[in-house]
Amino acid sequence: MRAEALKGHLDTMILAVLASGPLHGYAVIEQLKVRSGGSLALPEGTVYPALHRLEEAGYLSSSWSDGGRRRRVYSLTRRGRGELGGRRTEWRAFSAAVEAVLA
Amino acid sequence: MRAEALKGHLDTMILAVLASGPLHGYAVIEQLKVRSGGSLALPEGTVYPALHRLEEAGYLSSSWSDGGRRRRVYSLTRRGRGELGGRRTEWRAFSAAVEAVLA
DNA sequence: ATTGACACCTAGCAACACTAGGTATAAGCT
DNA sequence: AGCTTATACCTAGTGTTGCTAGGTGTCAAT
Repeated sequence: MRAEALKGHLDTMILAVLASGPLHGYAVIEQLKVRSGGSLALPEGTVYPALHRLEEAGYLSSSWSDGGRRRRVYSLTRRGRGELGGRRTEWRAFSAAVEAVLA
Repeated sequence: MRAEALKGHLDTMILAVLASGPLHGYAVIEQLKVRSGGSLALPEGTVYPALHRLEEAGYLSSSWSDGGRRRRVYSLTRRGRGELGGRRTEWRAFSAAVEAVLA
């Protein structure tokens, strides 16, 4: 998978993964891999900054899990859920446009 | 359409448009708009540098059209045609992966 | 004559994924 | 006990890329 392909879509996918319930960062990385059938094996240096970005934007909230391993657990905010809806629609439009041009 | 959505896919679409035959730069912009049903209205400052990039990479060749308006006409090279094939496949994989994650 | 469409260009900016490092805990193996 | 691997987090810096905002010039139509 070409590096630049992701651009602008990673955030959407992270929001989608977190729509199923809160997860800590490392688990988000795993879920992206699992859900994509292995084709989205993203390095931590890609995902962690994205999570920070999304929290900064108000789409996610996070808290440290108590006990055991140091884990930052992320949840979708109401704003984040709304954003996901818009982004999904945008993805369909974009995808259709590319498909039309490639056809 | 979000600005970053395109990233990494514009080059593929330009190659696809030129697979139907040589076009000058401005016409490439128009074709992208037409083929996408109007949703890909890209500014010149986006497309011209991309054309230069693709030529630099050996995927396109260009020449100035003689007579009338100053136009640089771009053609897909053999290398470019091969590249397009690979990129199309990559797009399908990427698209499927995103769809799977969003589902 | 002047507006608008055509047709090309580039410097600089901002966003973003990745590289390449770092720290630290827990589990499994020998 | 020591060692390795997987888990779990982080960030500074880099390279690519699309866009903004300007510029130049031609041609057709009002």
